Amino acid sequence: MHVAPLDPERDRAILDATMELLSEVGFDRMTVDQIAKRAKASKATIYRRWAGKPELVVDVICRRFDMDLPPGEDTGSLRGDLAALFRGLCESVERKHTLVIGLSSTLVSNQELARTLRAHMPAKDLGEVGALLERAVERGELAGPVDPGRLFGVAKALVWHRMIFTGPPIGEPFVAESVDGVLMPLVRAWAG
Amino acid sequence: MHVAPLDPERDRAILDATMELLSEVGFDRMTVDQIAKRAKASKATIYRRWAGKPELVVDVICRRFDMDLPPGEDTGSLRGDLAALFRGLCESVERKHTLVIGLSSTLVSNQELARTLRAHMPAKDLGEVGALLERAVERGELAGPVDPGRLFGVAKALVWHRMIFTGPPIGEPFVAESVDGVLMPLVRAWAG
Amino acid sequence: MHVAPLDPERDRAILDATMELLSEVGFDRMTVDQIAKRAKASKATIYRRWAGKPELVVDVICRRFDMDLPPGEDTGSLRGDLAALFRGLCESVERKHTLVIGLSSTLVSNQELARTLRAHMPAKDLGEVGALLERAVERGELAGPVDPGRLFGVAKALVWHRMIFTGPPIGEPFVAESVDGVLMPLVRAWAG
Amino acid sequence: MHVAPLDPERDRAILDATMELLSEVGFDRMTVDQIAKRAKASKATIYRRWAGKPELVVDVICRRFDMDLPPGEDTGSLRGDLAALFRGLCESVERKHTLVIGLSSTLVSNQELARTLRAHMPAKDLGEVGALLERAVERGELAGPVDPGRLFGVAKALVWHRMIFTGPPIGEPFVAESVDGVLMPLVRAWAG
DNA sequence: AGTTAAGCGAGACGGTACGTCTCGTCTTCGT
DNA sequence: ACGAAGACGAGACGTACCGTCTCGCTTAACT
Repeated sequence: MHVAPLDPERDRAILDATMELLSEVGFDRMTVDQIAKRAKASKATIYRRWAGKPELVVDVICRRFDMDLPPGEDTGSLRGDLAALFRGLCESVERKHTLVIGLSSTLVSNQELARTLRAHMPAKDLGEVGALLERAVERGELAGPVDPGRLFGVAKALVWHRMIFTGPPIGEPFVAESVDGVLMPLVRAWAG
Repeated sequence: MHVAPLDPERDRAILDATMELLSEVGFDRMTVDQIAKRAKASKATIYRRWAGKPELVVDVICRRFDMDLPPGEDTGSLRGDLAALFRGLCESVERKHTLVIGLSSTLVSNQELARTLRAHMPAKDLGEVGALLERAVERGELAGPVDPGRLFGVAKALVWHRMIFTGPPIGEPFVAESVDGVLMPLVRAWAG
Repeated sequence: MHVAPLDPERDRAILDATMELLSEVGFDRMTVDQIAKRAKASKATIYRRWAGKPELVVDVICRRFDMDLPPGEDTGSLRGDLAALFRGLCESVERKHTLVIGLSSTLVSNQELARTLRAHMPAKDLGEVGALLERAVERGELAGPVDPGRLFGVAKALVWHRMIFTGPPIGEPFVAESVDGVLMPLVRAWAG
Repeated sequence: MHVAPLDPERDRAILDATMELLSEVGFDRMTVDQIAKRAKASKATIYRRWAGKPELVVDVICRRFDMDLPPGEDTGSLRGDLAALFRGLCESVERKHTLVIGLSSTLVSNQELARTLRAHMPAKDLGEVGALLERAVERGELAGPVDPGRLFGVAKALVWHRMIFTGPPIGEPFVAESVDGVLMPLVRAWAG
């Protein structure tokens, strides 16, 4: 007996619509009807694939939520490399923050979702940051080695704080202020 | 003729219950019946005061959301003062973070709420931080003046980032790491 | 020590307002707040006097609604007198059946109230009916004396049954059918 | 396009639950939420079918409450047959008078509903009464034929009047008084 | 004249039920 | 398998009314 396979094209349309809506209105205010409508699908098609709304959202996170930053080019100076890194981080967070925020209140009372999300969060290759710092040492811009994790942690904190309490868009002034006012003084201090 | 005023005691009970529930389950999952039950009030009493759930929550934010830190004592050293400040900030954020998170997804699609919340966020008397820094200059721990707003901004960013992505409780190790690893190097760098 | 008596003026205002509203909107749609407002009284003043809405309305019926039938004229024949009596009864019941029906569900579970109402229901001076029957005996239309209470009881039953299960208005055909079909045969049989 | 029809299985569950609750707690104390809960239905499902509680109850009465009197046995005498009939009527009315009374105030302002209910009220097979009367004629107890509808109408009036203004229980004295004092004289008079 | 217990209008209050609505999920049709 | 449509359970929403309570004010004996 022939069994028609579930059309992968429909999967994508539904996942896309779900991610958009998650960002726009959050988990609770997002309805399955909205998803169906935006994906030009019927609710039956959704329920044929996923057991329910939470399962769909978990799948969205697993498949679509990659915080990869673009590889940082060598700009020739620590200041430039740091600014490029920070700018990339801003863009990445800007793209995902509404999704994270949309999910956040649900996470408090939904451990399953919280675990899944956390498992897909780090994603950033710290080697990138390490390389950036080593280049600076070689150039003589830094007196000694610096822990890349610590630096990236502060950078993330600055970006998320800005995003949550001021909201997008993030402009160049914020990048300059953060790099010149915080990150540069900090790495210099850490380097010795 | 006497006109019975709305009992302020009821206001408080309702606002308290609302704030608790906001923290526990978030805006969307919080129901008016839950609020009424917890406040030992009837729904009529709530609707006599506020036009609906959103209006009530806006009021909660306006009246109850004060991030006042306890006054920072002089501990005799910059490091001690900074640690005390940071610890107070952690406690304050720890108290409010579930509320903010509970509201956050709503804020995305509710500008009214977002604006109100933001207007009531700073609340921190920066004079406190300023005094702390001046004491350090007088003691000779810092070479020059430092912008208290900038320092407080970084501190807030660290605390909120930690709270959102790791969650409570915040322990002494995080305080030590933040003060010694970030704040102290930074103020020293800024002070010249 | 002085004890202030309940002001009878307030009684009247409340009873008046109640009667007006009863005829304007009926028992169910009339609220105690409306009564209070119209009587320029407070609900406390009402509840100080009556245990509830049904009790108040029963009192209204008792005091304001005496089921006085118009005095039955001598029409010259038993049939005519009976028809006049029955017609008067119909009108009387038609005027207040809505009230009694509105109360009925309360009466079922409140025997006290039911008894009170019942005590004021007949209101009809049975002497009237007795006189009617005596005239018939004198005229030679009846062979002997008849219990007026029994006759009136059957008449009431016919009218109320009709009112409840068919509703107003009551027309002349019903009067004729009742008098000729039931009451006349019955009194003749009773008279021996 | 397909249109899902209302599931008749749900109809039954709701009607059953309603009838149970009606007999357990009565019309007034029965809430729509209780019905929904017991029928494992949602209120929406109920309100999709009926406009409100009264309409639902009328439907219950119409579908589930046929006023069938127990078949009247031949007791050997007109007086005995009449008494048996009247007793059966009393029991039947006693069983459902609370229901009708609970509805009565709604019926006053809802002619549509009143008509529906009325159409399902008699339900009594008048053939029964007719047979009873014919037996009496055959026995020689009655001089001629009698209209069974007219007799039954008077009987109903007596019972309902008693029920509404005196309430249950109805005892044997009332039966005796009604049969001997009203019904017997009446049929004899009608029979000529 | 002053005291004082009560009545009074106003209206807030807790409670309960209502009828409406939205939403997640399931089911059926016709393509 | 898919879209369209909509029934269903669950349960929140905002409204209405009930009967109770508290508030300040007034009234009319009794001091």
